[in-house]
Amino acid sequence: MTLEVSSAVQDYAKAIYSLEQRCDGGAVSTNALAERLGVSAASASSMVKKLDGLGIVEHVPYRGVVLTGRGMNVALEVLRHHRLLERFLAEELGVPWDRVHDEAEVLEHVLSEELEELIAAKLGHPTIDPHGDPIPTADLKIVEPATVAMDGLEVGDSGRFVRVSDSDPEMLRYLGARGIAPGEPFEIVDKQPFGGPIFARFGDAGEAHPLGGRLAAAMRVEVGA
Amino acid sequence: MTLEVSSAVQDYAKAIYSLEQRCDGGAVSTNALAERLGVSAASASSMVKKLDGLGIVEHVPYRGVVLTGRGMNVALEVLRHHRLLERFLAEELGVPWDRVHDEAEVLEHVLSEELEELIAAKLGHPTIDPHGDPIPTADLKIVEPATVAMDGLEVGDSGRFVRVSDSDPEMLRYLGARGIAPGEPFEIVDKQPFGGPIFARFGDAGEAHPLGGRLAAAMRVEVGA
DNA sequence: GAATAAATTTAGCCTAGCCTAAAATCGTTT
DNA sequence: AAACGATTTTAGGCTAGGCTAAATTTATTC
Repeated sequence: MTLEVSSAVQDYAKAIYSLEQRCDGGAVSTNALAERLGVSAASASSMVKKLDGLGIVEHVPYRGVVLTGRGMNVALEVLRHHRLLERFLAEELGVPWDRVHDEAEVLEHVLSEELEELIAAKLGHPTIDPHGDPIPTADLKIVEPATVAMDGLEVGDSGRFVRVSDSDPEMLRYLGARGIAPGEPFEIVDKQPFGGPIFARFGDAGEAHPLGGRLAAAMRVEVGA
Repeated sequence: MTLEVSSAVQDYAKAIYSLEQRCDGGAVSTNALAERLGVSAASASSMVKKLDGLGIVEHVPYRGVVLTGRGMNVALEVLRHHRLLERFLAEELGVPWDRVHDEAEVLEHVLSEELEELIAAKLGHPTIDPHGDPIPTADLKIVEPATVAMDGLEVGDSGRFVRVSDSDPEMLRYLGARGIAPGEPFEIVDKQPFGGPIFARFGDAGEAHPLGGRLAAAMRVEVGA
């Protein structure tokens, strides 16, 4: 039951999925979609009409789109490809952490199901990618952890560092150089007032790292006991 | 100096290169190109005009095309991608010998130079692909061995099995199952008259294999001492 | 050298996705 | 409720790369 759609359709499904995750209000606006994909609003609008015809989304004119079950499967399929590839490129080929996203972005559209399976097996069927995001299972189930931005935490809070926004290579490099990787447990040990840095200790390291405003805002964490 | 061309242009360059190799007469006919690529002659003709404009080929109307230096580089670049990928898929991911070609066919167009280099390094900079065909070097040099079809040999002839035509998965499976791989030295030990099978011993195996007409015709060998 | 067969090119059309500019709709503000 | 700004949609066009059908050129055969 491979879903035969063009790579443009895959990109739209993926973007809609991601925007639905983010703003949990429901429908995704044409404008948000256009901006996300770097196309004009007119292009997004006409594509949305097509996606509706394909049964990928439900579109209420002027109201936005929602993924159908079928559309969700398209999105999760390509998301699985993307995240497996990121993991594979990082782990097996030593692609730098901040480059895996862009490489995976093009490969995800041409990965066959056979290759997907071979890669998953080679990696031992991993459940998270190098950014810490969950990899959908082969039957396209996924649990997105509920995360909050680290800059909203207070001293004494602790949890697990989940991921940093895909789109900032600089931050990925910065954290990578300090050995701070997704999955790490952490604890907030200090917080400066007036937008100053927040200090967090990761793993079992003795030393706490200062995390400035933009960085702390981009780091998503799962808060827990 | 990455050559920025569409994947259609890459496919044309690759096909022209391959046809130039085969029939060493010189120019490649529009018809042969069309048939090779599975498009109409009209499509090939209009694309050829475009390729000429891009400086990929020189086209003399009604006479055929010849790759330019630039076109040769496009072809060798994608050929390097293709053959490195075949090798990588077979060796690192265990893709069956008869499937590597089709997988590589789509991946070759989206492989970045960085990834190409990482893959080459991981494989130890191999010089032949799983079919026995030479892999162009990073600076796009290649030496295609002079081969003949095995069915033209006589008892007592010997040499090295180089490759079998890319396009026949059935033969690849058949040979693979018998442990006959590119690079193997061989010797002709018997030959039946009237188009009957030819018998060849491979490597240091004691037993000779019978190779029927179509198979022996598809197997390309380098004859030597 | 003329007729015909085969190869090649041209002409005209199609689809997917993108674009800009103009129209329509929505939501808000008076 | 009317008007304004923001969003969305429609209208019309563009490019890449296919297609078929018709014209043209080349090659061959009488």
